[in-house]
Amino acid sequence: MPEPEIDAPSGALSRAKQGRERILGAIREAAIAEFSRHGFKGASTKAIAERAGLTKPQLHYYISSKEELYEELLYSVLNGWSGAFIFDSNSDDPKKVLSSYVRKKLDYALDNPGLSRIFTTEVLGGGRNLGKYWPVAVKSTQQKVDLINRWIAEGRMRAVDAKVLLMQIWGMTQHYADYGVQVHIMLGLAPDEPIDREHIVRELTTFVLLGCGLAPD
Amino acid sequence: MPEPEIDAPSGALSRAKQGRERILGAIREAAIAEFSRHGFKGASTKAIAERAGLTKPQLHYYISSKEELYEELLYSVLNGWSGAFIFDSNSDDPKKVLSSYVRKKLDYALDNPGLSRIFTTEVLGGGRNLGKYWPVAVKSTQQKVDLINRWIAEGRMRAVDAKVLLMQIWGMTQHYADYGVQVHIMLGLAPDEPIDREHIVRELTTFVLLGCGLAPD
Amino acid sequence: MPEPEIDAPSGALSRAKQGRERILGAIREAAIAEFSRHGFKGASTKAIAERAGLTKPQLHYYISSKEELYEELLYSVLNGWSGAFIFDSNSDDPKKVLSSYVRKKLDYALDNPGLSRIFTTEVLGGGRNLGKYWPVAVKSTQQKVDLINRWIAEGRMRAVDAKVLLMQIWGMTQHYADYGVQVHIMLGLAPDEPIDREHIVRELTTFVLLGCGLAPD
Amino acid sequence: MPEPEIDAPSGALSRAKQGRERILGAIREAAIAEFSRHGFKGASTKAIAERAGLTKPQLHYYISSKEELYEELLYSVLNGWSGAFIFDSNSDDPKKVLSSYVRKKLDYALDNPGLSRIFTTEVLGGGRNLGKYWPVAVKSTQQKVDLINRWIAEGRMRAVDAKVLLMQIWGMTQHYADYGVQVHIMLGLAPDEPIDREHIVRELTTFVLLGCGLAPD
DNA sequence: GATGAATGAGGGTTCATTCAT
DNA sequence: TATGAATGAACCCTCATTCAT
Repeated sequence: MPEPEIDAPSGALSRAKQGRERILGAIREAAIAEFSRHGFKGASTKAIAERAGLTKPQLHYYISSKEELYEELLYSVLNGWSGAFIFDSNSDDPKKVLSSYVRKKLDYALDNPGLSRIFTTEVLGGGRNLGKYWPVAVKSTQQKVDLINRWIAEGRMRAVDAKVLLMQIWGMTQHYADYGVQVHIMLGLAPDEPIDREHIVRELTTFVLLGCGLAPD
Repeated sequence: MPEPEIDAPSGALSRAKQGRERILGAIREAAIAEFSRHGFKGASTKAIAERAGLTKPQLHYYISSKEELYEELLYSVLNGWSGAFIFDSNSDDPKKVLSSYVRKKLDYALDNPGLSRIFTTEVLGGGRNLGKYWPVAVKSTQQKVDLINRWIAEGRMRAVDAKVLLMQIWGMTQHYADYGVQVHIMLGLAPDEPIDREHIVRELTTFVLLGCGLAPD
Repeated sequence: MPEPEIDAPSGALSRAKQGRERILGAIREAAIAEFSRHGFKGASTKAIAERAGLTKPQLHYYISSKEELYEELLYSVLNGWSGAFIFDSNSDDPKKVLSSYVRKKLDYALDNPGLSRIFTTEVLGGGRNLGKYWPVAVKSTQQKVDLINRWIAEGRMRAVDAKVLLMQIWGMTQHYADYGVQVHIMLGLAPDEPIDREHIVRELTTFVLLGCGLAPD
Repeated sequence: MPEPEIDAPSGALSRAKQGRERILGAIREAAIAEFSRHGFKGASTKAIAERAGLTKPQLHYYISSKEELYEELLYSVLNGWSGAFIFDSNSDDPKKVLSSYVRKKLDYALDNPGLSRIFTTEVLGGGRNLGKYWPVAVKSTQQKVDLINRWIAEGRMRAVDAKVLLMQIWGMTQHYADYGVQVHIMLGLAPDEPIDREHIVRELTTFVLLGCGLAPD
């Protein structure tokens, strides 16, 4: 049992609450690991419980159902994305905006591979839980499309199909989460060795900018 | 029901065999649908059987086990890929070779979205069945990398990281299989409406060639 | 397909009938092997069919049910026994009668180990199919007991408990069928190497006669 | 319900544990009953569960698999035997040693008929689980054989084939477990009426000693 | 006669969840 | 809170048998 920290900076949590938070965190991590590997149907609460160091009844003390746990994680991805994957509104420079977008999307994939993969399993499974998400995503995409189309109309970038461009960026960045195993093997890395993020970002950004007819720096 | 061919000396199947072939085909399709949606663990033989119009014991008359059925499909993807995703050896023109590669990779994803997704679920699940595949894939990739590097050394294309380039192509094309649902929604298509493949190919090829510092036609 | 023998001694069988007989023999052998190893419940018709070189539906063309096949074999043991294990009525010499009995009982076990074991599995399983057999066996035993008791009364052999004596002979001889595997290992024989029957008979007979207070030859 | 012992420092089981022990005992008994009747393949976990007063999933809460349960019981026989069936090393008197051996072997058969029968079903089935046991049994037998042969060389008993003698004792004693049903019927006993053990031991011992050329007391 | 196919029951096992304690 | 136990459904698969052909 860890010692209670005397002056917890972010508000004094009771020991019990700390324990509860820690356990909830362990459950979250375990659930991400299992759902991202096997999808909703294929994941088992037993495996989640064991990974979190709990018994199955203990797990059900903290969560109410497998489905709710899954949806919580799924919504957590969606919320993370809706916050992160917006075009930087402080700039109107295609190069800057696109570079920043690529970087943020890749960062999310590399920082949250498990959550990213859960979204992928959901889409693979038909996206039945995404009914409410699609309109949001479509709207958010449309805003980006409109901006890109304006840039194109203003002659500031090549006349690409904006939607296709966004999907290509999505595909390339998501790949580093979904296909992490393959990426590591192809790059000759050990399974837990981190990839050279800056290198990837550089390659990716240059590739995208050139693909858009923009001269990288 | 297919027309009986009058004098097909070797192709003539007895009606029984025709039935068997048809059922095996239905099982294959059903298995692809279920495995690609839910992965190996999440897919149920009951669902596969029902989708194929069979009862569960009937299914086991045609297959020997869930695992074998899955592995058969998985190996079918791997074999399909090892045949399809090679650089065209008849040409040494980067533009031609890369364009052709992109086209083939995309064609496979669009023509076999289910099989493609099965591979994705396998990778998501950790790739435990891919032990024998990785060396083949690595070797095949290395050959492509070597060729690209030669082109770069000869000043015939931009100095990209060849491995990263190949992964980006993989990510972009695989996206049309794995994220088919999202692609349709983003493009405003009905779920079973086919996408405009030629348009995608054009956009994608141009994007890739420009990204490689090559002038598209 | 074997040639039909020209002058079949026991009546000319049509080729079909010969085939039928041969198949029935194969089924019988296969059934003995499976039932003797696994008992009635544990034996599977699939294994019997395969061992006989048939498919399951083919098997059912020749037999009507697993149960009937089993009972047929079981009754075949019972009939064999009721014929074989009677005291030689041509003699009234304890030594001769007992020696002959031991020899016949052992011969049966060694010549029909499979059938012998089927009876053992039946007894182990509770003997539910032996309802009609017990009275016969009891009566047959009683006759032997009466004879032995007469011999004892006449002072021609030691005062043994005749029933126990008979059970001991049963146990010792049956052992060579039921525990065939162990017998081979203990005697250092290969699994299919025949045991030295004459040696066993000699040891066994001497042992029994001495145990009955009779001087062996 | 057993009385709670007041101060039993190490023997005090919580009520829960008592319940668990009781259930495990019931499972053991039920498994012995079913396996000894039908062998490994023929026994069903459903029957075991019902006999133990459990449902099938409940049973799996206490055991991990049918196979493991079976092997546990089988090894329990083997261990029991390796402990029990040794020649009394405190004596060098053939009569005493053999008598004691017969008695112990018979006692085990009568006290543990179910376990004894499980071994028999295993041998009947081919003894595939006994690979590790045979060497032990052979060695243990060889020690007995050596001793008997010494006795014979010293002229202290008749020149029997020691291995055959041991098999005969095995067969006669094992008979009371394997053929319990028949024994009861032959002796005119009700199915659950105990047999007169002392009588059997006396008959058996006298029989064996005389058979070995030794004068019983 | 013999084959592919079908069927309904049951095999052993694991599932997510709930209930006492 | 946390644990052992229970529950009913569902898991994958095999069973003995029957039915067309």
